[in-house]
Amino acid sequence: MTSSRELSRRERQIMDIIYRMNEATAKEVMDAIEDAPSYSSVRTLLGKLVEKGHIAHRESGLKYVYYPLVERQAASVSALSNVVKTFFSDSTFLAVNSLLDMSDGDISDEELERLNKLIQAKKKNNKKK
Amino acid sequence: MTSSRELSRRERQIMDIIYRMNEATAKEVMDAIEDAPSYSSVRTLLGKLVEKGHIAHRESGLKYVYYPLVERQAASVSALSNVVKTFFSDSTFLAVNSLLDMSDGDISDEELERLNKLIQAKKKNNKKK
DNA sequence: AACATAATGCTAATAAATTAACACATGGCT
DNA sequence: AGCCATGTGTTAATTTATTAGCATTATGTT
Repeated sequence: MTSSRELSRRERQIMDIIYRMNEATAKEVMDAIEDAPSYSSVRTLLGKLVEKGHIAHRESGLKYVYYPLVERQAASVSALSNVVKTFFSDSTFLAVNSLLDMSDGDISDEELERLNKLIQAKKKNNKKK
Repeated sequence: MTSSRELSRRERQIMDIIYRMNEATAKEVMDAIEDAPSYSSVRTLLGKLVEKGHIAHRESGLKYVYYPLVERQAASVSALSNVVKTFFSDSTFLAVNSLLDMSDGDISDEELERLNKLIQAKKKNNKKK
């Protein structure tokens, strides 16, 4: 029960908000939830998340700012892996393919260029092995 | 409350399994869960998911096979969008970048080639607009 | 026909999640 | 000084989720 990966709906909702904002106060979290419960409830949930080891808080002036203990980076890899496993038969290729399909012009030419280069690099890397 | 997007942990766990397997019987779902509850419980959960409109079942011989009502495709787009929003500031580019980074050699040369072509096509498309 | 398997419907106990109230402390601001 | 926004800690009511038992039905299989 050290830091149970099991999050309830509200807890996940709050974690997502904190990841999106990088860090947030109780108030900010509450404001970011559409059908938010009371301030008191939000604090209770934040407290549970702290207990479970998902977040911590530091003082910033008179406010408490909560931030994730699992790095954004690590959490994103985990989230992506899960989606790839669940919906793309564990194929990174299919997932990338889908993402590119979904992106309708919100990847700039420069970014596309960078992706091309990254892919070229991967090709070389494949050959090495 | 037509088909509340709100899934509990177990419900999400079961939905993921059904998406992974495309379709599954109660037995198969149970077997796919590591810390599975009783057969009876699994059926109860499947029933709830049917009620909520997430899955349906058809008869296959004497078995009932459950399948998702929201297409795998649509569900995957939704899941990817969410991850992109939560962890990549809504930037598809950053997400693709991360996926490529994560993939350590599990994208073949042929697949890389196809991605390159897709990206080239996107570039042309960008220019058109 | 008898059996095992899988499903149905109904019921219910228990656990977890969610919400929120209450009392009180503290720093900034007017 | 007094108010307001925030924070703390504690407690608790209520709703959901989770688990599972039980009686019954139907269909292949031996």
